[in-house]
Formats: sequence, C-alpha cells, structure tokens
Amino acid sequence: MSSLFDDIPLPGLDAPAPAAPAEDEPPFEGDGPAFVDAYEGGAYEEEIPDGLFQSFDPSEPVPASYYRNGAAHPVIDPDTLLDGMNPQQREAVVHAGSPLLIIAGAGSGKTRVLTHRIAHLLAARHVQPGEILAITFTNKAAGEMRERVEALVGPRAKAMWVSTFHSACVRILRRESKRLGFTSSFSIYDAADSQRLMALVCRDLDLDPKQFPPKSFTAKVSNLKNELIDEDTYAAKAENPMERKLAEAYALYQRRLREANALDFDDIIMTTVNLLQAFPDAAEHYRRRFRHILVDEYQDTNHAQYMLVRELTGGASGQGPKKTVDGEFVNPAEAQLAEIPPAELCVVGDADQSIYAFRGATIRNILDFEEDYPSATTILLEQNYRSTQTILTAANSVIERNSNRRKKNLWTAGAEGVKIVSYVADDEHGEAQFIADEIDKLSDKGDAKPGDVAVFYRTNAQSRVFEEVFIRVGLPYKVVGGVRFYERKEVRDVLAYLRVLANPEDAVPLRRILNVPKRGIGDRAEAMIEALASRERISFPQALLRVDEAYGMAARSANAVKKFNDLMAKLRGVVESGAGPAAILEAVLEETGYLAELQTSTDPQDETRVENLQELAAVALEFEQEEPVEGPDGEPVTQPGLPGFLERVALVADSDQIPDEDGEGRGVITLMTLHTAKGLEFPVVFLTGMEDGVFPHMRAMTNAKELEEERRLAYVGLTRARERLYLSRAVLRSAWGQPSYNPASRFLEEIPVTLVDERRTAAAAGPSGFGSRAGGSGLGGSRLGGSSAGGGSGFGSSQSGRRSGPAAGWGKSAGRMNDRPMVTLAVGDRVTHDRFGLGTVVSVTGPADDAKATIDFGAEGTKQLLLRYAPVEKL
DNA sequence: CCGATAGCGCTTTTT
DNA sequence: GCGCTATCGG
Repeated sequence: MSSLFDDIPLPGLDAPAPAAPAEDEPPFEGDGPAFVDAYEGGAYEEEIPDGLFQSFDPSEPVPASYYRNGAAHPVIDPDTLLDGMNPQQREAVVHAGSPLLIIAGAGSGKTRVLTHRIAHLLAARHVQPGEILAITFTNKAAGEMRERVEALVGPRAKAMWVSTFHSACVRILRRESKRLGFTSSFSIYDAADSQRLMALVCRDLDLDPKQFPPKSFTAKVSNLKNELIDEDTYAAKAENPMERKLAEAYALYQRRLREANALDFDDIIMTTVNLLQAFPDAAEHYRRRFRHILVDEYQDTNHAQYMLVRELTGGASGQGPKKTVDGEFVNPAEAQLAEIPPAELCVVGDADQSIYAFRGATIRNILDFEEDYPSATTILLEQNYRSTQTILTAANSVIERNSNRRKKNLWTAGAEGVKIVSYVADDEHGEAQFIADEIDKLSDKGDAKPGDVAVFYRTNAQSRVFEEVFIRVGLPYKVVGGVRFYERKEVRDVLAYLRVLANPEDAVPLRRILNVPKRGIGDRAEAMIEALASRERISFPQALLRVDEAYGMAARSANAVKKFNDLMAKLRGVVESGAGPAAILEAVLEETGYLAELQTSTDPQDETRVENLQELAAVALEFEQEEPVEGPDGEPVTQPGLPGFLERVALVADSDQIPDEDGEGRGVITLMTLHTAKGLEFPVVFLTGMEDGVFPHMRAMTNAKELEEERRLAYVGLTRARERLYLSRAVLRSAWGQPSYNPASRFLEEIPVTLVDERRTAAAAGPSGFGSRAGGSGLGGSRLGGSSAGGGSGFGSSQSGRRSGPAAGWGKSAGRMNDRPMVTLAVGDRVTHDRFGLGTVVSVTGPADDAKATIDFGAEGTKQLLLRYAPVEKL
C-alpha cells in the first residue's frame, strides 16, 4: 500500500487503511487457519444470510477454504490461531485457569490477541459462545471485535455478548427493570440531558447559580456515581453548606429521574452494580451464564465499572459473599452464589495510555490488578508492529518521565526509520502553512497521500487554522469530533419529540420541545404549569394536560398549550397505529411544522439542518429494516420499535466517523484531538501546538498528576505514527483573541535530539529567538538568541535577544532599550512580588515589550501583572 | 412572548 | 473569538 514503506520494511505494515483499527497486527503468516472436523457447536446452527461473509474486515482475510463445502461453520484448528504470533501473544491467547492481565503497549497487537483468545476458547477449550462476555468502551471497538471474532469462528459469534459497558448494562437492566421499580422502556439521559435536569433542579431549590453552579453539580454527581455513592450515603456525610446543597440537589435530581422513568449514563453502571449486589438470584443468573469475561482498555475503567466486572466475575478468588462469624451466609440466597466458581477474567490495557482520569477512570485498577486478583498472571506485550524504532524510542523516552509506572520498552523488529521532523513556526498560521506544504511535498514525491496523514491537536479550537489553510491551498480534509451529529440542535429537538412519545412522563425532553418550534408557550406559561404541578403534587407532564386548572394563565397561552396537547395526542395516535420509528419521525417533522420552518428559512445554516434531519430519518429507516438479532436464550439483543431506536441513538452517540479509505481514492487528511486519536494509527502524523500552555495544557501544568496524564496523552500521540512523525509549534499563538508567547513544550525536551531533524528552529522563528526553555537540551531550539534571521513576524520591533542567563524562560523579552531589565517569565516559574509574596506563573500573554503575566499568589489571589512595571523577581 | 444584545467563560469527553 | 445565558426593550 503506502509507498512510504518501500525502503523501510516493517512487519505488519501492509495492514489496513490508515484510519483502521488501532492495534494493527502482523498479517497472517502461513495459510491461515485450517479446519478440522470436530465442530461441536451444533446448538448454534442457524441459517446464514447470503453474502454474510463478504463483509468481513479485509485485514483479516478469510480464505474460501475456510469453510467446509462452503458451509457456514468454520472449524478452527487451535494451533493455527497462534500462527505468526510472538511468544507473549501466544501465552496470552492460551492462558487458562487464573485471572489474566495483559499489558499491551501501543501497537502490540492487542485486538488480535483478544479476538484470537476468544476463538481459542471456543476451539480448544470447549467454551460455548454464550458463556463469553467481552466488554469495550466504544461501540466502534465492540463492532470491530465482533466482526473479527466472527471472521474467525463464524456466526456462532452472535451468541456472545460483545458490547460496551453501557449496552451490556442496559441489556441487563431492561431484563431486570421490574424489580428496580421502573419499566423496561426507561429513557437514557445523555450528558446534555443530565445538565438540563440539574439546571431545573437547582432552580427549584433556589440555588444561586454563581455560588452553586449547576454545571459543577452535574459533574460532581457524575463523580459520585462513578464512585458508587448514592444520594442517601452522600447526604449522610455531607458536612459543609456546599456539600449539603449538593446532597439536596443530588437527591432531587434522582427523584426527578425516577419520576421520568429515566437513567443517566452513570446510573446505567451504578444501578447494575446495585442490582447484582442486592439480588443474589440476579447475580447468580449472570455468573452462571458468563464464564469468560474479557475487558478491553481496562486502564480506562472507573470504580463503578471495576466493581461491575468484579460482581460479574464473582470477585477475586477467596472473595465470597458475606458470612457471619459462624460461617453462615448473612443472606441465605447468597449460599447459591458461593458455589459458582469465579468466571475467568482477562483484562487488557496499558496504564501509559490512560487519558481519561478526568472522567473518573482510575489507573489504579490496572496497577493494582495483581493485588485485587492475587492469583493473577501478567503478560507484557512490548513488541510493536506499528512504528519505526525512531518513533518508539522517542515515545519511550517521553513516557519514562512518569513516576510509579511499570517499566515497559516498546521495540520493533523493523527498521530505524526516518528522523522525526521538528518545526518552529512564527505563529499558528505559519505552523498550518508548513504542514500544508509538507503534505504537498509528500504527496508529490509519492511518499504519502492525504488519506495517510493525520493532524493532532490538544483542543478542538485549534482545528480552525488548519481548516482555513487547507481550504485555501485546496487540501482535502475532515475534522473528526467537535459537535457531533447527535448533539446538533435540530437532531436533539426532533429526538426529544420521539422521546416524549416513547415516555410521556419524561419531563426534560418535553420541556425542550414545548415551544419548539415557536408556538407561543413562553417561560411564563411554563412556570404556571410548574406551579400547578407542585400545587397538585403531580408531574409536569401531567400538569400540562390540565392547563385549564393553571391559575392565572393567559387565555392565549392556555390555548397554545392545548394546541400542543392536541398535537402530541395526534402523534401518539401515529405511534399507537403501530408505525415504525421512521414513520413516526416523519410525522413529527410534518405535523410539528419543524421541517417547514427550516425549509422556508433564509438562513443558509438551516439547509444543513434539513440534511441532518434527512440523515436522521435514514438512520431510523435503517434501524427499522434491520433484522432482529436474538441472543441464544431467545431474548432480542435490541428491542424493536421506537424504544429500541431511541436506545440505539442514546448509546451510539457518535456517527461522525473517521474517514474510510475509499477504494482508490487518495483519501482525506484527518484532523482530530489527541484524545480522539487514541486507538488509531496513521503513516504520517503531525503533532501540533507543542507548546507549554497548549500541550501540556495550561490547566494541567501546575498539578503533577495532571501533568502525567498530559504526558500519557503525548505518548498516545507519538505512538499513532507508523512512519513519519512531525512535531511543530508556534512561537506566537492567539488564543481567546489574545496573542501569547509560549515556550516549547516540555515534552519536546524529553525526546533525544539525536532522533530529530530540526527543520526550523526557534532562532529562525519569531522575533529574535524565542522559545528555548530552561535547560533546553532537547530540540526546543536551544540556539542562542540570535538575530531574527527568518524575518520575525514584525512586531515588538525585534531587538536582538538579550537572554537572561541560561534559563531563558520565554526567551528575550527585554522591554525598550532604556527600561530597567524586564523579568522574563515562563509558565510555571516561581516568583516573588514585593507586595504579594510568593507566586506561580499561570500564563504569559501579550506582545514582547508589553507582556502581561497571570500569577497565582495563593492566598493573595491570582493577579494580572504588566511585567514592565511589576515588582516581581524570578526565583 | 420574542428577538436582540451584552457578558462571561472557556481542556480533553469512549457512553 | 465564539457560543451560550441572562437580561432588556419592543
């Protein structure tokens, strides 16, 4: 495929398309799995739709000889599953009898190991597919895994649960909903819904939004749920006023959810754990069923997910149910549980790639696995099948700076590869321009096509410049992430209608659509309904139906509400007539006038809105026409109809996909954040904005833990590159409308200079040699100040750099010639101020001789200081 | 009630 | 520099 590799033979590089599933793996060597005639899975003989086998991932070719007489059930020789694997991978595939931790470095063939392990369980250990539960974090990962397992073992794979944490739990909860006090058609609130509900709750509690911001309450409640702390437990230990208010809000929030027959994302996990703990017979059911549990990306699990895995597995060995001192079971029903041996657990992860601590993921889960499961075996996968040794060495030396880390050394049997290219631009436009030029060059030389290239950045806001420049020079690109399809206003509006139809008691979407499109039901009318609801102790949706009793409501408003009620009744009629999701959606678009409003609008944006709604309608139709898939026990994997559609939509909140390699096409450049990049790989990677304050992000720099997470993010970014890696930064960058000078990212210094080809250094960039950092032995452009050879971008009337000693901070920044020497500060520097005392520099902005610094003086507060005058001294 | 405008604040975000 | 929210005037 990529001509990039013509002179650098690496194993595994003829693997899939650039944006293909992350862990690329060595191709099958030998003839692929052969078949033996010992297939025993007769229980799963089902008819196979025509063409089923044509849709498999081409990266794992399934030779025609795979099937006996073209029959649908491949039977695998266990040994051939191990072909082409290294010793550690083999061990991971065949290991049996105790909990297994696979530490899989980036690009070490993790997915291959997982899928082959599953196939091996079936082929060699007589495990039934229905006994397998494989959990991932994303639908995409689940889909890929299922597909690849199916390619290995055939349709038997359908009986396995291969799903995300959330869909697995929803499936359990639907089945058990009755004993938990809600109906099986419960709604699922996404982050935006939760936020909305919390805002309502805070308003009801008369909380001052300045003092008790609903946003932070939402986040805190989410954290509590991730820690499995329910509202009562929290209320019992709330101490200060803030905590007590939070406890109140949490309780009311939960009450409202329950009234709305809804669960939020975090509830889905927490409630499942509660279920398994509270109902031993439910736990027994799942423990008997799932004898093999595999968890991907274990480093990203939070406490609730950790406990879920533990409950499903049956705990670590020796961790039985509670007993009294006499050895009697506290709960007799639990006696049954004790008889079930724990399931075999296999978790895969890489602590160095844990980048979601901010969402509650705790690296502890993977670090302490061996203590949690004392009989555990650990296997380390260090051989990399993705990148050149140069790239791996760079990644290794960066991640090594993290403390408390299990040592790991990625290596490849492949080539050294070309050097990493570094580039220092004057500003962010220059950076984007360089990247565009470089892609052009690679393209002309035939070294890479746009589809091979990815541009990574720390924050979404950084994508704009690249878009501007790429549009100007005519490079095809696609931005991944940002505002997602299901987060778009029009999509959410229309889905809100569907949700109300599916669950009339769900107040959050109901209030959303009450006046959308505009129909004369304003805040005042809404408040009246709310008052009625609390007066009569009924829910908001019920109050709405009794508008006539709303005291003091203007006749006009009341009429509007009645018309709305009629509208909803009519739509409900459509639902009751047995129409499918697509037809219901169409009725909503028509009857509400939503579509008409968009179509008659002159706003050009509304055109794309209409397209998005058409897209949504297409999704609904597709869902409707899907064949129902049934699990082995006859329960449907997805429920049909409107509730099923809504569940799908709630749990698959990402339809923006990474661009596919479209046949012979040259593909498009992929732009995305570093977080989104996790799990992907590209022949050519540009890591941009390599500046302290940008990456690592300003907010993460003062905290050692967060800084380590940023470093892991850097590690993730570096290891996405197969062949060519570029690191770029801008001396001057405008953020939030304000220009600011940023020093080189500390991560740059952590890469050995010998690996780097410095295409343009700080000395050549910007006004007079900005950017070398203290101790800059790395590639941070450690040349001396020097004249602005590259022609600085012409501000600051560029004096030559008067560097203040070896630790130059953000380079020169002496004020005008005659001014007293101005202190040069870098983010993170410690300073003293004549009046405020000790402080830490949070940020530095503004043009060279007019620079402002934000300094955190602790108890004295955070001050903005004009450095020209400020009586500060660097320590 | 609705549209316009001022003001604030602002990483990352698998579900 | 932008997008969401709160507030005001019509």
